Amino acid sequence: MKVADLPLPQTLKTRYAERGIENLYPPQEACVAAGIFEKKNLLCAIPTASGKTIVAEMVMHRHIADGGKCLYIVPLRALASEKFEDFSGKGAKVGVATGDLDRPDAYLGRNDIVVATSEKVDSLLRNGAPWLSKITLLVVDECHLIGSPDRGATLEMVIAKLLMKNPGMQVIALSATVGNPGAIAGWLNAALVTSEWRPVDLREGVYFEGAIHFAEREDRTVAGKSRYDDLNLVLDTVAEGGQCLVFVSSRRNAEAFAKRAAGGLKLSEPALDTASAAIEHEAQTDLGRTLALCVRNGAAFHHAGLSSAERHIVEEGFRNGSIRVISSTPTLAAGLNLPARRVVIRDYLRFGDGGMAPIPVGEYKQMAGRAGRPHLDPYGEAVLIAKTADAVNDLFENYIDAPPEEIASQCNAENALRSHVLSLIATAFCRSRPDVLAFMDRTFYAYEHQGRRSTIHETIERVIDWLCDKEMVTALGDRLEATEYGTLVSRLYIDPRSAETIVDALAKAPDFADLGLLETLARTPDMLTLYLRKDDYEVIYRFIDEHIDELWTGLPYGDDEMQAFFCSVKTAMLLLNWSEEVTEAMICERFNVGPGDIHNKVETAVWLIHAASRLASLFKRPFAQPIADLEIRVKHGIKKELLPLIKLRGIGRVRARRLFNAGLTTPEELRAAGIGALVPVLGEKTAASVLAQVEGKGGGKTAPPEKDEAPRSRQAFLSAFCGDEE
DNA sequence: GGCACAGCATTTTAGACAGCATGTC
DNA sequence: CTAAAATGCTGTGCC
Repeated sequence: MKVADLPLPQTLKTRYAERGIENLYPPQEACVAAGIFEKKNLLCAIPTASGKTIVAEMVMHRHIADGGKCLYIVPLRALASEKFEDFSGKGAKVGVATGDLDRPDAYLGRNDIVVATSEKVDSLLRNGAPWLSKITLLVVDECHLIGSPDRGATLEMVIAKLLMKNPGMQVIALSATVGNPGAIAGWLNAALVTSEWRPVDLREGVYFEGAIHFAEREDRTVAGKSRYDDLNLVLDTVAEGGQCLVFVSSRRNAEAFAKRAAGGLKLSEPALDTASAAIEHEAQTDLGRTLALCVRNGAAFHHAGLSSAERHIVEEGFRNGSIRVISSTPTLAAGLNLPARRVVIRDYLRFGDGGMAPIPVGEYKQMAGRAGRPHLDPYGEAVLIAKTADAVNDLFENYIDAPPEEIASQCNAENALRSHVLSLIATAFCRSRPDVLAFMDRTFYAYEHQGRRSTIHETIERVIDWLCDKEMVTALGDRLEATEYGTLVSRLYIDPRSAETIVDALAKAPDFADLGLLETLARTPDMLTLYLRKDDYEVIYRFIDEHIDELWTGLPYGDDEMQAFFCSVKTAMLLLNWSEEVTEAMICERFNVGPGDIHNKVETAVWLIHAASRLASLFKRPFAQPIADLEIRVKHGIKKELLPLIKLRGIGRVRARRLFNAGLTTPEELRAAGIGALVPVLGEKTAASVLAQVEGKGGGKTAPPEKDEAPRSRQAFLSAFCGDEE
């Protein structure tokens, strides 16, 4: 089937032709045959890289040509940006909406295609974005994620809400291969296309004692260049001109393997030196220095502790072929499109609740699917490593030949329902108990449990009772209505339990204290706390003792409660360090985290502090202002004294501190000092722009993020935080 | 006394969504 | 349903 014959706008056909896309892949033809251009719903469950995105894109352009509007839901922000780039420049107006990339609602609605994360869509629904009712085509990427325990319910609810809101809307769901595609297709009233077809041949095998064993072809011997099996697998592929992805179970393993690979590869190329230098330039941290060292030799590691700059350099280096191997935690498994000729799934056991557990088949398939770069590799290889002869068969049985898991709805979980039921009521999607039950009847959960006994009605009743008890919802007979509090919680998009934790703490707090609030926020279910290490206990205990007046809660009883408390205090300590201008490197060292972790914690904290300030203006007025100040401080990582300066555009953490230390502490003082005094501190260009602002009565702030090069302190390790001497 | 090393004990452990209010080149 | 690997420490044996 030829692209040229499809009912598509000429612009798109031209763009495809330029990229050499002339014929459809077989699964894509099946999608066309399933009636995607006749507004039929579709569930397309085929392997990665077999052209799902293009199927969706073609249908989107068909809709746009007919005056429609498309919403493309993705699970990750990075994916949203990637799809945004993909779809842009092909004749459609494209927009992104994620928590960090946002446009005003009305502006967003002017696009033909909006790419958004599921949570963002949910939030837009809660905040009543009017253009959502104009969506004629919904594309759900990675649709199998409705089975994910933590975020699946949101995706399912968003789909259900949109289906209810826009009855004529076409749905295209794209999914990895799953165990029960028929069930999902049935729920969506969609035609089902499944296929194992891939543009690049995928060979799945198990390595054991010097050779990769395949089911349907000869073993492949791997030269024993080193004493490490995993390294040999990498060197083998690199020698052949390919690249390698190695999936491991922990950050430490990822780093250790990258070092080993760097030693084995010992490459030396200008491109690698450039990338390494770029990382070194960024790096004030041990992690960065280690990474730079690895990259110089052609290897890298990848996990959530990397700063976004470091991640970007590693991904780009791999994409352009200079970095030969990345050892990665699951970050890369589900994220960006970063294929490699050989994928080594080295660790198929991962730590979880109650010990090491084998990763799910679906996750294996996802990682294996990364093997083989279309048009670049002659084939792709996915290799598991067996440690014993017995394991070889087990691995074939449990992964390579195993059927992927079935997807199950996560909508009967009380934790998820609390938030979603509240939003249904707050947005007047549902106005009574029967309404809520009727709505839930349209979910995948209900479809799955047709004619079977289920407990969801009881769960819903319990959740509604809880919401009433906490005064987020009022009930008058069957009629339900959200209170001002409940509406706010729904719009803030925080877990109702988090709201309760915050409101409760605010009510009990005698005086405002930064630490008190931060510890409260770290205790909410919306913030994951840091891991507690053995040596931390004593330090944290002493810290609590010294700061007991600033904490809004005393020592709890019970071991688990105590441990949770220590975790939240530790997390609050990190945030406090950050807002006291402790350097990134120092925080990394003290808390044993990476720059990426700091960023994540800070981002979550800023979101929750904002929520807290809104809740405070409802329940504890006097706290609203100090909370708003803290929000700015945590956002920029500055002490209180820099608050006046940070308001200026172009002034971030570093420059504000430099100005302050130069004796310029307010915009007024900057104006009085004049350009001559500013240039030595800020450089000519920034000085001029800042001066223009203070002379023009100061402007609003949309400052670019600043590089972190704050002054160094001499403290090291968490113990130094208390200023103690052992 | 000092060093090497076996063997036992302790420690550590993945990831990443979300607000708001503005207008835009 | 379910832990494993790396690191730290201690005691022993040997020179």
